Amino acid sequence: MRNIVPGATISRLPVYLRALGDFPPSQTTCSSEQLATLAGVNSAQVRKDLSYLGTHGTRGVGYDIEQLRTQLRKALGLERQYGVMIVGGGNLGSALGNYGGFAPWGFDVRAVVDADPAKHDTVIAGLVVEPLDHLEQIVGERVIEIAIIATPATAAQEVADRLTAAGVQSILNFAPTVIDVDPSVEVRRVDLSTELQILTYHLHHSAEATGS
Amino acid sequence: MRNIVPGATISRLPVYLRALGDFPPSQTTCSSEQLATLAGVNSAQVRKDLSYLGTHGTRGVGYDIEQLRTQLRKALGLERQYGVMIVGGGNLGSALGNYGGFAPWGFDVRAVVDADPAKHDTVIAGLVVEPLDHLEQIVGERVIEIAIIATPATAAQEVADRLTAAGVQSILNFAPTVIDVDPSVEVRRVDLSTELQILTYHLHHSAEATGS
DNA sequence: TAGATTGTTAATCGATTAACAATC
DNA sequence: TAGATTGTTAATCGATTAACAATC
Repeated sequence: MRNIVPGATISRLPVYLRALGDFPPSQTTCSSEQLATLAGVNSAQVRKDLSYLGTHGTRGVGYDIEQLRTQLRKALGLERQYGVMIVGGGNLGSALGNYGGFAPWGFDVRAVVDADPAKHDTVIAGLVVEPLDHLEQIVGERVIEIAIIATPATAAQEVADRLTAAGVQSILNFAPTVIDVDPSVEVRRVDLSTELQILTYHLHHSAEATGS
Repeated sequence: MRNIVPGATISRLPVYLRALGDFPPSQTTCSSEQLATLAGVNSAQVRKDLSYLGTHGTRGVGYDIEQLRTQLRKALGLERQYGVMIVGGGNLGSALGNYGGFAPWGFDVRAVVDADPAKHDTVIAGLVVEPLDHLEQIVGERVIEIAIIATPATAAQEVADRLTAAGVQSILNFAPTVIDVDPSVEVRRVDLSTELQILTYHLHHSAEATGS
């Protein structure tokens, strides 16, 4: 139904939702201009993005903050819990498991698995690290809908294959490689080195421009 | 000089560079089609992106892998080292400090600072965690050009202000908030919850579409 | 009514990609 | 020469934003 929401808009909805938290509790209403400032975008873009969710604002007044929060949560599917598995119990997997920012949005980390037997039975964020071999069983039994790949690049494709075969539809990939999966599976990639390299591009070229 | 390279192209250059590593050492040449497959993009896009760096390919043959690697490294400014500071010695800061993926690209983590005295003198990736108060001094003395903010959201803006005042031009922000800095400073934002929320949008709407 | 702000149009801008001449 | 593949054009597609009528 109305699946015409542009991808760029979808990726801004979480930013708006978070920005709503920046308003003081005393404020019940906000303008697109205010929200745009907090989200770091143009106010016309805020209005256009929100118009995809249906019309909520009041002309001359703005948007009701509490109502807008509810609408955004509904649009993003955040009105229920999601089972999450972290694949890879190294530094990154451990940090993600202990990251406090997931739980408030309903992301429930239900398992951490790792291929290395030396890691098994260690504890990350209150969860015993389990063997990678148990992946399929865990996905089925604990209703894992989202998997986070925090393995070395060499393991990522095989892990992705096993996850999708087990029925996982959403993958957040931190391994520095592009994984190839069925188009029906949604994959998002976060590459830490890539982010730094984009920064160096700009450093390098602004230094060049100023003659340094 | 020729600063007409589109932002979308810049953000794909690191992906191409990494993908080159996937070719077997015996292969000396690659086509735009092969590189596109490894990078997960269209081959016309590869050719167009690479054309911004000047012309390197040979018609009928493809691109010389070693030469292309050198060109990409040069374009991204990866022919030298960069001093990096991590602000925030919690789980995420610790994981980033220990992340082995930075060093091979010339990113040299030279300091980890934290506001919490309880963290001081603990060791992360061989570096003693230092007081946040020393930030300005460290930036100057150790030539910090890139800062990674891994603090709580509440501290991020003040940290960003101090970093930019100290002369840092590039910031990678992991705090779940939008920071406001001088336009001359390059900021990239990685928000882990946002990534998961974009996944749930698609989960939610594909479930709706199939009637579940 | 006067002021404010939305929702939406239409213009602009930028990015993607099919297609193909050039050429190895 | 025949086959392959680039570099680039031009068409298409999609996203951003200025502007303003609608309306609270």
